[in-house]
Amino acid sequence: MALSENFSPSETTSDTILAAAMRRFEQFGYSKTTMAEIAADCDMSAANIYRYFENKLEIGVRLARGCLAQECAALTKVVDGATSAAARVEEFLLVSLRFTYQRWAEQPRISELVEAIARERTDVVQEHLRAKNELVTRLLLDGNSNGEFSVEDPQRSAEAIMVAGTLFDVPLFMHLHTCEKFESMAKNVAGLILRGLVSRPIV
Amino acid sequence: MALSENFSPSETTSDTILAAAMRRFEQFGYSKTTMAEIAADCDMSAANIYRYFENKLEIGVRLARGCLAQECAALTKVVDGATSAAARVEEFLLVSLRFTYQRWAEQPRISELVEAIARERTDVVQEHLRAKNELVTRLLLDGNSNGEFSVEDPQRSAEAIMVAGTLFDVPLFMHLHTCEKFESMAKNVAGLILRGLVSRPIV
DNA sequence: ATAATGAATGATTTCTTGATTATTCATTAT
DNA sequence: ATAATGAATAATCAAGAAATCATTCATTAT
Repeated sequence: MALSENFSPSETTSDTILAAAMRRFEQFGYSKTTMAEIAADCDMSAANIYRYFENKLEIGVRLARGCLAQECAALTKVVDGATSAAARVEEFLLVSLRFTYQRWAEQPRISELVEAIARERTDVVQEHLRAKNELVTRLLLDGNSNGEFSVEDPQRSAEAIMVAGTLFDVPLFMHLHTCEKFESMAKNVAGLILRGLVSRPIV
Repeated sequence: MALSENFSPSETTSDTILAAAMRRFEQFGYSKTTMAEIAADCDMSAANIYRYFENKLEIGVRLARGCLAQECAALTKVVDGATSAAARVEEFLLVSLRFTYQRWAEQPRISELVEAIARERTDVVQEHLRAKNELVTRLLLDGNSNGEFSVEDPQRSAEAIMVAGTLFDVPLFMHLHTCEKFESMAKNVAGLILRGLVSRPIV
């Protein structure tokens, strides 16, 4: 056996399983795909999958985490962007929305997977929200240091921004409006958050 | 027959039915109470209820509307209150939250009813949101005229405020945090909305 | 040792069927 | 006319049986 092989557990095999599961989940949904089918796609027995994953839910969790990580990666780019902090706040809301909307519209089965996981494994969603919260905090700190913002408690404001963006994060709501309408709403919320209601002289 | 009686359909009878239905729905839930039971409570046959209501769902709709109207009444008092417009914006979010939370915590059956109605009769919820939106618009206009606010498009800002308060309006979310935590969040969102992120000199 | 399997088991889902229930209507009171 | 009813019907619900499925484990390959 070559040194490069034979990690434990085999990375290649578990990736094969994940890929097969993803294809099935995408096409038929989480609950309608069986371990036997995933196994058959990988030319192995169902029992063998358990050498690489604790159970079916754990496969779902891994794939859902991957999905949410994609969103976080895109949001990280937004936060670290070169535009004004204000523009990045708006963009943050818009990108969050687009991820939710597109998953809902184009990959309804995956959206269903994420929701199913969210129900049974609250920690997965909570971790995702925590990660997003951290990104917003970073964005606010950056806005503070370049003089655009003067946020007293970035942690607290970040949480408030996340709360204010709830409508854009929940697949369940996506049927209520068109994507365009949601984008318009997100822009308005961003404007509200940035400028505030209280009157003030022009700087 | 006296002139004072005999409207069509009899107002008293339909109110009796609504009251009986409310008692049943509160105790056993919408789906678990039968038309026969409601009728028995009113000393009439099930068939007779259909002289006063189109069907069971319509009874649910009427009761749900009543529930939501209570919230609107409370919010109207807030909007027409004597405090600063800023304080009223915060109070508006807090009162919305408390209605959602308390219904969820103390009248879970009624909360279930409202959710069931919301699923099958989107118009009921939409009308409620429209009514709240109008109240917020009124509040913003008032803030504008007393010099506290300088909102360019109150209609649009009102919608944005409603969107930002989504987390506080949906019973489904109530299990996520304690009421105290939600109140703290609502206050922070209000602060964010009022002051905004963008830095500015002290007026 | 590591990888993989088939057979066994308990849990879950699906299916079937009988019972309840919402709703209608022809008929009876007032 | 208006109010109310009991019987009829079609839709929905629920309990239990049958089948499928996730998971385990003793055993076999490499």
